[in-house]
Amino acid sequence: MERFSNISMAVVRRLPKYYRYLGELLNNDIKRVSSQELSKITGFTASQIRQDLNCFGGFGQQGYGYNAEELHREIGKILGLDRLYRTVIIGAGNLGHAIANYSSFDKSGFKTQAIFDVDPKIIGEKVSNVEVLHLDKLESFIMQNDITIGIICTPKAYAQDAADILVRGGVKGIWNFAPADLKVSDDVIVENVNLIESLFTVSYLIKEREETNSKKR
Amino acid sequence: MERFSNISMAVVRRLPKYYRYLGELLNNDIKRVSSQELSKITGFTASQIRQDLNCFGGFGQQGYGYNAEELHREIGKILGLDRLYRTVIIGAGNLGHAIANYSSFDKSGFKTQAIFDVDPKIIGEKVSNVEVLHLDKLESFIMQNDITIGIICTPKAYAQDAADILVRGGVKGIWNFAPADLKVSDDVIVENVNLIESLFTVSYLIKEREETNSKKR
DNA sequence: TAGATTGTTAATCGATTAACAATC
DNA sequence: TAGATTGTTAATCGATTAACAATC
Repeated sequence: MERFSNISMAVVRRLPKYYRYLGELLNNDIKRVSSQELSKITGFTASQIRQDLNCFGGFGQQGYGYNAEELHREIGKILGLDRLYRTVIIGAGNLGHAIANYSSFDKSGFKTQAIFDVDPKIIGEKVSNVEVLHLDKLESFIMQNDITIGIICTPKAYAQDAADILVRGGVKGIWNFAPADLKVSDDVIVENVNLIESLFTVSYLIKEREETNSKKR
Repeated sequence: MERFSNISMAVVRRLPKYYRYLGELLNNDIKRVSSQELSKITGFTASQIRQDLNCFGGFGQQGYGYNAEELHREIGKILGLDRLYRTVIIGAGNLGHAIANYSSFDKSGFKTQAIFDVDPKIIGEKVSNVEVLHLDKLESFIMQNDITIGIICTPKAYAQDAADILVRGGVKGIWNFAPADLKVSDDVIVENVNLIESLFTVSYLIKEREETNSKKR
């Protein structure tokens, strides 16, 4: 397409939010929305919303606003949600199970093809219709099944090994839940979800809130 | 303490990373570290690291650097990790299970006291030594057991109800895994973990990478 | 046409980086 | 003391907000 990749991550991270809010508008049969209305819903300023959208094209119409359905569809395309992604999950623990069972990923086009583990007790089992295979088979499975995304749900100590296999197999992106910094080749995307860091900010903010409160009195 | 709360979220979100990297240094018996060395490990600039740390106090020593153990301990205190947090999980689905079983939360002082659900089939069961109780009991449980943090692992449609009960019960923070914007009173912290938004940025970045590659050739 | 709202440029704000004096 | 590295101020960079002409 005609667009560039000098889009800042700040903008990129707002796109899924726009997509979600527009989906909600559509669920409520709202067909038309102005940046001001979107501002009220999302909490971003109208100015920022217009700036963000204009990174990708002029989706609006002066005097009218945006067609909610069209904008939703276009942002979906921008996010790459107009295709199908075959995924594998590494680690059949609780988190691996949770992700395999999470139907909204499936609905959005992210299809889990297999789960990999090393524990002989669970290999061969099925988790929400997806088979658990031995990690030994991961690399060839990726190549034979056109897997785009690997989801790492292993303990920290095994995360880099898992990433190495995923990269050798040729995935394009890794969604990493292990609290480790993966080293991968430049052409592979890594998105980290670090739950413990997220939880620590909760405790930080609770503490901070308490301190400012006790100061006021 | 003497510190203020005009710390930007950008800084706050780096603190858990510093904490983690310092923990790793200590595991490797490294007692002393300069901002330059930390820069190499973390990928942040040395200048930024010094700026960040100085928001909270002068933990270093000119000509020497930082004492890794002391800095680790101090950042732990800043994050509020020197106390114990009693938590409850709402939603005994896969994600609720995964979080109840995640031992690193426990190790860091976040202790799950009970899991709540409405499904009669699982009420009374135990998930990693924690009992599943009926949602009806949530509010009184929070008050009687000094619960600080509620963890919402319900489907989206029930998330706001769960949040309302948590707030009435008096929690100080909510860790929310449902893709919904919770409305809570100002004195309650909400930290959202939106998995679908995170996954969408993966597909965005994969697509963007492909486009820039195909342009180069 | 008059009113509304976008697309876009310019102004502001905040966060990051550079530089260096202070000092261990 | 000489060398190293912090703490901190100043400069730069990037992101957000404001403003308004373009136009539906």
